Amino acid sequence: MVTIDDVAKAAGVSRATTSYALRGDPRIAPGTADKVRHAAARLHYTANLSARSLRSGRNGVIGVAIYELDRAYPSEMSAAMSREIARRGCQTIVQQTANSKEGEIAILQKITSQLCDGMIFSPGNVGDAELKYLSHGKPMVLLDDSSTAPVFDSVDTPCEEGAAQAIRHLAGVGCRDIVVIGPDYRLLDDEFARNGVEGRRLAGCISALEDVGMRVMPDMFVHTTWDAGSARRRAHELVRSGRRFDGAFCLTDTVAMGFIRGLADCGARVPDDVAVVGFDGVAEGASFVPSLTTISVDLEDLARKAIDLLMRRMCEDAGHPLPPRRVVAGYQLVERESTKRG
Amino acid sequence: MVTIDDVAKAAGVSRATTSYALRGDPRIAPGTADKVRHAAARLHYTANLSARSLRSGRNGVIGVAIYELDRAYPSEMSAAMSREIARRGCQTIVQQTANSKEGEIAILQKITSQLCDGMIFSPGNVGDAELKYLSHGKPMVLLDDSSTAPVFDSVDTPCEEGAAQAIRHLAGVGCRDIVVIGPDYRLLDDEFARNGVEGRRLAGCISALEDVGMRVMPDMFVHTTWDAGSARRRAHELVRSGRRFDGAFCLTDTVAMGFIRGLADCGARVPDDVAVVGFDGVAEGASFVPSLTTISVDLEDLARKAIDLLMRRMCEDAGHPLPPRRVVAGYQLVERESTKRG
DNA sequence: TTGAAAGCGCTACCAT
DNA sequence: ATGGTAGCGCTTTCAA
Repeated sequence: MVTIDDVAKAAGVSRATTSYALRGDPRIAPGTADKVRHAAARLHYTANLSARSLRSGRNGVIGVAIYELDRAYPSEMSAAMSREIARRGCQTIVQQTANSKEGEIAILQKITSQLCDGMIFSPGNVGDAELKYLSHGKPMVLLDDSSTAPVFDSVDTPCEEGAAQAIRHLAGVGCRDIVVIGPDYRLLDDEFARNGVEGRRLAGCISALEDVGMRVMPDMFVHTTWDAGSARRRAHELVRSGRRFDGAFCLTDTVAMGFIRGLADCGARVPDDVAVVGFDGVAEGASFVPSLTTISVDLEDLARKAIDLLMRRMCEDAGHPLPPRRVVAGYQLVERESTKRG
Repeated sequence: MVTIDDVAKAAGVSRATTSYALRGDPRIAPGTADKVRHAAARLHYTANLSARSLRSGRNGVIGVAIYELDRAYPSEMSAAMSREIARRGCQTIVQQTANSKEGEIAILQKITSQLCDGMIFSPGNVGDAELKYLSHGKPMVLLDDSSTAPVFDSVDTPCEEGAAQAIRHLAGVGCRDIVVIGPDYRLLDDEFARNGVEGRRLAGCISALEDVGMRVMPDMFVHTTWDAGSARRRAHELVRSGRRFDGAFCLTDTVAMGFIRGLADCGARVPDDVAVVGFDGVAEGASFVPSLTTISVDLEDLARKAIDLLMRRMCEDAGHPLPPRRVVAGYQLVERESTKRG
């Protein structure tokens, strides 16, 4: 293991000078700095991150803790974060929180907050107060925070607007009987859940349905977990039940593809019999048959905004903490075959 | 920040005793250990990983460095690794190597090897010799290593066997004109490339084609990058060229779905006109229309074998290194609609 | 069975 | 402009 002392010796300067030179401190003379850099390169020196971290409390690593790594949307999001962080000259480590026997709490406390200068976290069931001490005082930006009185910065997906636009689009292509696949209608009764992703998308639907003059009925909302298999079964049940519908807004793309697949199983054609819109804009929607119309979240924008918030927080004066800020990611309705009629 | 000294003071013992007690060292008396654990819990103490790592060189974290996080196969694989590692009581950090301006080398050297006790790495263009020093001497298991004279342990996807079975399956459902979408036929000339994933799958195809009595012709192999968009365009070109074919084996599921999508664009029906088999077994293949027949790699098995190799290496006696071992992951042909005829 | 103390590699303060 | 050095929090050797 080659240490900073080896480099210092090779360059004929002190350890302190080596440290400064390697980090580009301006007070080191250009000639000296060059000598040091050469020695470091020759010896293949890399600073020991643990030591640096222990000493200075910073190591240039940003953590992204995400629920599931094997679903399209979160993994595309992690990749976007990773790119954006690299653009700022930092490194990313990604953690999957779902599978740990100790859960997301342990991961945050034991790993993410320790190995990183800051983190992006998608909160599941941990409250703000708990997050505060799990974060070890390090900056954290949440994704789709449901808190009514936010403590952390957060970047949200454009739930209300996106859902509303999806409904208007369906109405626009002539749908008269719209169903919404995903949300539990009863969740509107719960103040906390109403603030979450599902609640906000549901709210967007309801307001848009009213806008386009459709009567909002509980049986328009078909509850399902957000995976393709469940959505597919819901489609089977819905068709078998005899309920008529000519448009479906699905709360995620994965749900939409499962639902379309289920309709195909029953011989219902998309878009001719039923027009379908998803939400997320995952890559696979483009090669699906039929290709999927979707509310496509601008992940580059989401990542940029999240990292902006995080960097701002990392630079803040500890004595004068900034109030928590909340921003919404951009999005775009991408029209494809699943709603293309006539 | 609560340190081990705070816990020691609270428990009324020394720092050393606290350290031993917290890690369950048997030489500490049960009563003392209990006292210490209580104090630690009361203070919400968590050991500082950087300090632990700096001092002992171990921290219970395993790194997974993967090329792209936003494609189905690598992200499902990372998730499987993450689960398997959790099962052994360790933590996982995942890194995407593709987007760093410094590249996979820098990531390995600067992050993965530093923050982890061991790593799983999917090598791109880095040679064994270079990997050796980038690994900081820490154990590393490669995924689909192409080396002719391996230096590291490696777990491989069942390329030859899987590809061969795919071809036999196509022949079995009556295909007489098979095309293979993905590989560059000329790559057989290159000894290194021949050892890679593409080369081995290609080799499997060729041997199976001969087995089933088909003449192997270069124009059966359609070169494409492994993404849905390119595969889709290849389908367009192939249909337009007038070449006849009634079966296609695609080197990955993503390629297969793009190719099927391209066939659909041209009005060719799957499986009636063309039967299609993919490779990987990604989740989305099940809800694709038509659902995708595929050589499904057993990711749980792959992860288990990889972590077994890594753990073995982490326990080895440094004086007597074990020779590199190479194992192959299990797989299964999953028959679905894309090859279901009659 | 427990405690004292050295030191992992680095950064940052202070001195020169 | 450069160097000496304390010390981040922990583990581990050695002594008691």
